[in-house]
Formats: sequence, structure tokens, C-alpha cells
Amino acid sequence: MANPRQPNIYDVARLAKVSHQTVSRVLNNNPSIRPETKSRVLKAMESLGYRPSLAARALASSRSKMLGILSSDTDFTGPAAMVHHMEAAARAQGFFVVTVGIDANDEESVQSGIDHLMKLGIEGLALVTPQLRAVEIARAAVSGIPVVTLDSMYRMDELAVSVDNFAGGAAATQHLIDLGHRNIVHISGPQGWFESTTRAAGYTATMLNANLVPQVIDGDWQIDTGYRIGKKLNIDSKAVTALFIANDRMSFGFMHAMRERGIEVPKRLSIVGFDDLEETAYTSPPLTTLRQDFKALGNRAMNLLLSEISGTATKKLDRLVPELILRSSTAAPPKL
Amino acid sequence: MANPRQPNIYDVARLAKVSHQTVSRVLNNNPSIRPETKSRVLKAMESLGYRPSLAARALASSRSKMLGILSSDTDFTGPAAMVHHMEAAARAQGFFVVTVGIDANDEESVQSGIDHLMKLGIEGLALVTPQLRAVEIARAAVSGIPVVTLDSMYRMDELAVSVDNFAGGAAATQHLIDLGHRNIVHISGPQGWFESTTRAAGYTATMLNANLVPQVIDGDWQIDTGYRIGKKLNIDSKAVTALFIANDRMSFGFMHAMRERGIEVPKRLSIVGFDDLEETAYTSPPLTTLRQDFKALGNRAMNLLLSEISGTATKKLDRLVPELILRSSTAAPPKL
DNA sequence: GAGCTCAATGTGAACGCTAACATTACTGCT
DNA sequence: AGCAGTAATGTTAGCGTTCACATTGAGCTC
Repeated sequence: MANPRQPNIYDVARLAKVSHQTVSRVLNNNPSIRPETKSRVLKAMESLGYRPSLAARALASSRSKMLGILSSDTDFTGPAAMVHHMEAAARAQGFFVVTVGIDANDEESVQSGIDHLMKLGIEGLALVTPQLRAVEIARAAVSGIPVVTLDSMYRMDELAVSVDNFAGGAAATQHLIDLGHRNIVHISGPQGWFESTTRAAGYTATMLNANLVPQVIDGDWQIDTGYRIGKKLNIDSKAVTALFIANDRMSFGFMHAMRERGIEVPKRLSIVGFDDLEETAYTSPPLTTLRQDFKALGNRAMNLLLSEISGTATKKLDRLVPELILRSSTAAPPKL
Repeated sequence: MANPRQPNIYDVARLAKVSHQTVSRVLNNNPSIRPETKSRVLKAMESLGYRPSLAARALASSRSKMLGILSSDTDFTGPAAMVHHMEAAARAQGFFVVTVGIDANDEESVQSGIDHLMKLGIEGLALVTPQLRAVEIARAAVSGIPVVTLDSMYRMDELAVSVDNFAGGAAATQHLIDLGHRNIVHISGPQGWFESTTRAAGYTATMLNANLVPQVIDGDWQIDTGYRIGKKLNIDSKAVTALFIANDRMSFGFMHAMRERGIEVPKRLSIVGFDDLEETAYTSPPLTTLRQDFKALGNRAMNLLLSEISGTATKKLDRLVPELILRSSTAAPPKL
């Protein structure tokens, strides 16, 4: 059979006995089209198996219907879930999402990821890169389109969605204080991450507020780091009876070290994590932690971005409060 | 200042004193262009800050440089890692990847995901949907472009990359047999998944080969299911001394149940998982498991797809053998 | 019933590129 | 010197839309 060229609006127009522009209007839901005409056009499209060409539309209208996501650490559950839900929210509004995974510690990588997306002519960009430096580079490299930041720094004039990490850090710490702990250590995330510094700030503020002395050990989110810190930490009930660890994965490593050293959690030591990964309910013992709602984060970020693109935006910032999930890794401190 | 319209090839051509077609040739690395001319054109592009329009190129050449990934369970580490590495491999060759997350159990969702991608004019598609049914629907809905399947069924005439799950299941089982176990139970993945049936087949074949009786309990990958099975399983050393559990997450849940019941692993019961998630090395006890190399899977799948698109494909199938990682959840069976 | 308005539809150009073919200017060969 | 052959570049048309503006015709006003 002859090469079945994809039908275009002219083919549809001919069949429906209207002009190509009328077809275009139907395509774009232009209100000034008679219902009867519209249905005739739709029928013609149907019978030809017509599919609009996104490329042509993008060229003519200079609106690509493309959005970009720049994401580091895409393999982790949290970012992956956010990206996933952002995509779904975008698709529901007819947008396409191109996700680019980068190494946020490598400026070159950030820059080339952005370049790649800009070539595409994206209409909006979401940054799932909690490293402050990466966000800076990305914001600088992009111009002319709205950018939303997830879980990273924000200024009042930029779109951003995040968990209220300060409130989370404070809640974790207050919970331990309420149980009677006085010597509470915090294992933080890596420097240069918004989430690290904000959680640590919530911890510190709460400690000081209770006239207690904050003690922070630098971590880096890695499970192995939690383990190593756990192996060498001086556990003396005068020195420390409880820890607030900045994420669940470090907590897994830390608790594994405690098991190896025969230190009982929570009898001897209480632990609070952060994230509420699925595995967190099944550790030994199940971990008390702060739950982040990644689905809500992703949805809200995307809606913020889309409303900015369409010019209907009403606000710039959105913050979600994490929820304290009580399990069995926390208890009153051991008697002296 | 006047609206700084994006420069196009004509602007570049004028500045470089050549025709627009020469500019186009430079853009496409056409060999028949004099080096001197080429560098003059490149300089002009540079000084104008020229960026080629992908939409225009796609329209004129009907090659979109777009690839689609249809992915279910995007939140899990394995699929997320595969998608991530596929994207990187595609980008290295100048392609853009649009990932669509779907609910693979909902035909409607699969279909609409495919439709979304087809609108885009993708040049190739990757299916990260291990549910056999979803793969079927997707393959049927797509025509005219190459499709690669990851970790799912394959026929000899279709592109597919997967872990050799049969070999993995066999290795896990043989390891337990070698330790002296006779009563080995398998907890499988859900029905309708390629990985489930193939791992179970490897287990069954190995058991029969050793004149042992296979016993399979249906699972569904969920951590909670592992826990519930662990809670109610009749642990009698005559009935069972070892389990091969089809993935690590169910193993986490299962081992948690064992701890609650005071059943010692591996003294009383040996366990082998599958996946080697990062947490797997930090469970109590650390889990013996089969490692899947998601990065290699993603890379190979993408390269297979790209070579098929460019017409340089030499093979259709690629299979990777998983590696047995020995940790401390396996030991000789208890003495009778 | 002339003139006006507005709703519905039509016309031609433009978007920025590539494809196909056309032209030019060398080179080397006889 | 004349001509073929080829390397380098130019010219024109077309990809499938939307945009800006033009046209048509029905309904209303006085």
C-alpha cells in the first residue's frame, strides 16, 4: 500500500469540509466554534486516525508543553517518589516531563544537564537537587522560565516547596526531651544541603530553648556512615542517652552497630530518624521517625510550577509539616 | 530593549556570510564542509548565542530525538536506578527521555501512558514494567518504533535485557543445598511477573535436580507480606530449615517476624534474598542475597534500543548473571 | 432597508529547520 | 585548452501547526 503519511489538519479539514484553521480551533478548544461544526471535525479526526504533531505546534506557538526535572540522587526513594508524582501531575495537564539525572557535586554535570533541557525548549523546570550549590548554578543558568525548587533553599521571590525541616528537627528533639533525655546528640546530613542545615537548626534551637547543650556530629546521609559513627561513638549514659539522626538510612547503619556492640535500643539509647522509609517499620527495633509525604510534595511542586506557567499563580512558597511517627526506638533514659 | 528574538540559522548565516544550508550542515556535522567555513560558522553561532530549535528540526526531519520509558513501580530502588542509567546513556547520545509512570495493573493506565508518549513522536520505547500483562498491552499499542523490554518476557524477535533470574534462583537454592539443607521453602513474587516465575523456576528445577521437594508460598514483593508470612509460618526443623525469598524487601519483613518470634537466623533458619539493596548489608543479621547490577541493565537496554534505532543493531537479547553475595543469614541446618 | 455589530469561519504568512536538487569552482586528465 | 568529475556551497520548497487579519452572514436598531 502507498506510504500512509500521517494525516494533518488539512486532511481533516477537507474531510470535514471546513478550513484548516477551524480544525486548529477545535484542537485548541476555541469557544467560538459551533458545536455542530466541532463534532463534524472530531468525527473526521477520528476516522482518519489523526494525531496532532507536537513538533509543529511547538514550532508555531513556541510553547513546547515540555517541562524539565533536574534530579540528583534519583535512586533514592524520596526523590524518586517526588519525581514520579510530579510527572503524573504534569501529564494530567497535558505536559511532558523530561527528567535528567545529574551529579550535583559536579558543576559540569549540573551545567550540561541544564543545557540539555534548555535545548528542548522547556517551559518550566523543577529542581530536585537539595545541594545548595547545585540549585545556585541551575538558577543562574536558566532564564526566562519559571523554576521550582524542591526541598532546598528558597527566597521569597522564587517558587519552592519543601518539608518544614526545622519543625521536624524540633519535633524530634522535643520528643526526646519530653521523655526525659538531657544528653541528646544529633547526627546531621552533609554540609551544603538545605535539609541538613535546617534539621540541625531545629534541633539546636530546641536544645537551647530547653537549656541543653547541642552536640552535632557531621554525617552524610549514607547508611555506612551511620554504621561507622555507631561503631566508635562513646556511649556513656552521662555523655549520651539519645540521638536524633538526620535520616533513616544513617539510622539503619547506626542501629546495626548498636546490635553488634550489644547496646540495647531503646533501653540504653533512644533513636529518632527522619523520612519514614518503608523499611523503617521493620528494623530491629522499629524506628521512631518523621514522615515526609513525598507524593504531596511532588504534587504541590508541580502545581505551583504549572500555575506559574499559566499565569494563575497565587503564591510562591509551600511548606509541609512532617509527622512524628512513634515506634519502639524511643523510651525514657536509663536511670543513673 | 527590543524583544531579543532567538536567533535562527538565517541570522547565523548572515553573520558568517554563508547560506543557511551551510549552517545546517555545520549543525549536523556534515563532512563536506571546509574546516575554515565551519569554524567561521561556529564563531557566528557563539557570538549570537544561537540555539537550534528542536521543534523545527523534528518537524522538518521527522526525527524527534525523543525516547519514552514506561515504568511501573518507579519508587523502588531497582527500577529507579535502571531508569536513571538509561537516561544518562540516552543523553550521552543526544537523545531526550520522557519517563511515564503507570499503574501496570490498570490497563487504562498503561494505554494512556503509551498514548501520551506516542503523541510526542518518540523514536523508541523502553518498558520497565515487569508485569507480563502490561508488556503485552504496551507492545500491542505501539507500532513502527523499536521497543526494548527490561526484566520481562522476551521472544527471540524482540529487544530485551534482563537478569538471568533462572540462574539466580538456581544459585540461591544450590547454595542452601550445599550447606546441607533439605527442606527449603521458596517465597515467590506475585503471579504475572516475569521475575517471579523465572526465579521460582530456577528454584524448582534445582530442588528437583537434587531429589528434593519444592514448596512455594506465593508472595507479592511487599515487605509487609514477608512479615505476615513470617508470623504464621510453621517453623519446625523437619518442615523447613531454609528459605529462598524472591526479593530483599520481603526478606526484611520476614526476618523482622523471626526476631519477634525469637527464631534465630541463621542458627535455626537460613535465608537467601534477591536484589542486594543497600540496606541489605545492615539488617540483623546481614542478608545473603543475589546482586542485580541495575546500572549495567539500564545501560545495556538503552544501547540496544539506540543501536536498533540507528540500524546498527547486531543482537536482540542480553542477559546478565546475578552474583551471589554471601553474608551471615545462611549457615548449615540445625542438627536434628 | 441601510448600517452596524458580532459570531463563525476563512486566508495567507510565519515558525526554524532539513531535503532535494542546483550551481559554482576547483582539480586533473588528455 | 577543453572537459569531466568532485568538493563545497547555494536555492527553493515543504514539514504541520498557530497567528493575525480578512471575510461572510445573520440579527438588531432606527
